[in-house]
Amino acid sequence: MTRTKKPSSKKAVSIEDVARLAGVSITTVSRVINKFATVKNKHRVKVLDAIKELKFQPSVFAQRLATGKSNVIALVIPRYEGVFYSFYALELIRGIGTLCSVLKLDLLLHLTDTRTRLNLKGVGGVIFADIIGNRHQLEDALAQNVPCVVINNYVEDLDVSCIAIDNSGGAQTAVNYLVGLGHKKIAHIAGDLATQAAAKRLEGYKHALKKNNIPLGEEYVFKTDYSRGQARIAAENMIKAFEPATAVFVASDSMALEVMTVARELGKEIPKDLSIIGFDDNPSGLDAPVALTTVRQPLIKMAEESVKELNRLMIKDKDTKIKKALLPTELVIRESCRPL
Amino acid sequence: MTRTKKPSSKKAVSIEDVARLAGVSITTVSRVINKFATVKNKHRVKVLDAIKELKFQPSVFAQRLATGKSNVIALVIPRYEGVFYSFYALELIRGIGTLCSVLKLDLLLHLTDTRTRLNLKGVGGVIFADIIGNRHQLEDALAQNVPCVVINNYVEDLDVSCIAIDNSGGAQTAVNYLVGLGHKKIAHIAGDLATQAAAKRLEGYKHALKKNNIPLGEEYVFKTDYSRGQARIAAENMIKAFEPATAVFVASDSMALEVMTVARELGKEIPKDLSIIGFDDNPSGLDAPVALTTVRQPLIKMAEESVKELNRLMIKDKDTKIKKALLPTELVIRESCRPL
DNA sequence: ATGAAAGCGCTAACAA
DNA sequence: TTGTTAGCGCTTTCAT
Repeated sequence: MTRTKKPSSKKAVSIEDVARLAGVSITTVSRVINKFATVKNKHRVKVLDAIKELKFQPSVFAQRLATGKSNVIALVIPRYEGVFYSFYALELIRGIGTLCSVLKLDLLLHLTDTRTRLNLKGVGGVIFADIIGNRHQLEDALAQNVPCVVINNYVEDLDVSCIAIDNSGGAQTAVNYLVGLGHKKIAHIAGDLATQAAAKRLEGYKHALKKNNIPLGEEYVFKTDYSRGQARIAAENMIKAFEPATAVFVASDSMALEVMTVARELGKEIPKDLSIIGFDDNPSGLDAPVALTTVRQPLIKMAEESVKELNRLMIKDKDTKIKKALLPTELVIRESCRPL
Repeated sequence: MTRTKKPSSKKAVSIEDVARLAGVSITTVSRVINKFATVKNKHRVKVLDAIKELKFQPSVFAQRLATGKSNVIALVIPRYEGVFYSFYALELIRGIGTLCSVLKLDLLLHLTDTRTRLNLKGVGGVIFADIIGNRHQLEDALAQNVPCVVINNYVEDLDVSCIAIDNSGGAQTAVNYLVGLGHKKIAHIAGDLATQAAAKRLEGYKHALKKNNIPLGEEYVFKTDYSRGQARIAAENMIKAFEPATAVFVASDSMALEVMTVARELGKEIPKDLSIIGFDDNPSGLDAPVALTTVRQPLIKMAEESVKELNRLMIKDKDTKIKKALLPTELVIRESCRPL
């Protein structure tokens, strides 16, 4: 005997019930479900009717068992502390989640501390939202031959698809813009250099200065962990410095906003006494007393691209080439910078 | 013939391989996997060794197909616009995600516009992160007999478990505190009244005023959509009013911070000229020039409770009673309020 | 304490 | 164009 109907549980309409009601074989029903073109219209209609009448929904488990394919993708987010992260992370989740529902992919969320091993059974592909201290998880997944895409981190030395932002380029754009405005003393408030994004922004900043023949010492660079608290300290130090900067490129909008607040507290007028440019295009930059000029990063686009790429990798049988993309940023000029 | 090994795909070790290597039947292997006590130790060891050697991981799909049970839970988040939401949503996701990995539950993310029908096939339970215009989705899930838990919304009229915050109580605490400080003219900047949280906070505000015999007209209530932009407008109107309030209870920390900024721009000193109390205990309240006094809501606790409750509902076979919880808030006194 | 065998609900090769 | 049938990998009777 098999576990017949436990009276209490919902009795799960199966493909067989549909077949019986429609008067065809289960294969035909399967074909209709999977939109095979070869089914006669008369039958298709019958089947569709039966499905509707029985409210039949195919069992994903049976489907996956039979096909050996899984349309589940895991989104791995390293458990990284810091509020700043919330805007970023949620935008990504939103973008990925939306596209997943379009592509009929199931989105499994893995908030992971960086040490535990990922459990990938039943997962058809993985998106890594950045790599911060969890590189081994990526390597592990790759070793298990699971299709992977890395977001927000251009991984050079691994054979894996990645969709990242051109952080260095964006930083250069920002600095060039400031230089074009006539600024010479341009400070940088950096983010957490453990993240590639922050490191690249710093790199871009330095590169642009060099290109423009502006020699500036390390005393113009302030390191933070991306928090507003550290931004505040950095801003105070920066403003009270011996030869204070006339402009500052801040690694995130949320910190830039804090810098603006501090500057105003210290009696500086923005942008008259200090030009500020951020990075992210966080909407709250618009709410500031002086609208924040910033470098927009295409978060949603990055999210969507990653899903598309992963989907591609999952469908084509491994043999496909991987793709490494660097998405361009865009300068958003508002009111927090002025010509010198 | 069957789809034998496609040479390119990973050849998935199956329970059969383990059985063969261990020299026992599949059944015995299954027993070991499921920790049946009846397996002779000698065999158990053999099986365990074989599992390790082959790196065998049971197919979740086969398991679920065979048992009819699913340990997948869906987290449904209505696609609600507003940046304010990011802190809240991400905290919840974080809390839920963490507990899910502890309880070995798979977390499926459903970012949903409020109109589409939820696809619940293969889902063992659902957590609704608030109900904002998507009540029918909840009713639908309930009708399908899927265990549900609602977060952040005390649903009175539906037979469903919910874990919410005592928003009204928290608001009363805030107002009582202000009253205790000697304030009489206490304004309220409300959030989006389409959310239960905002509505309850307004309700609590009014209730506390009445209890304290402080009659205050509607001109002391400012309605917003939770955005900083609208908070700014509200704050300006409030400060420029005929008989301006000496204290204000703001429905969210992020808005309270904006109010603080505006007040300072308008030359007000905090808390000397205006006492401000927020709601949420958003960490950025600590970064403000004047640390924000606020009402802490136990987001993580709410998240964790919801998972536990859902897990309970999923294990016990339906017959269990549902649970409706209202989690208490906590007043966090910092520096943005002063005695009058 | 162990194993044989019958499903779970579906897909896909093959034959018709 | 359709149906028959053999699995997918596991759990669970039932018999031993």
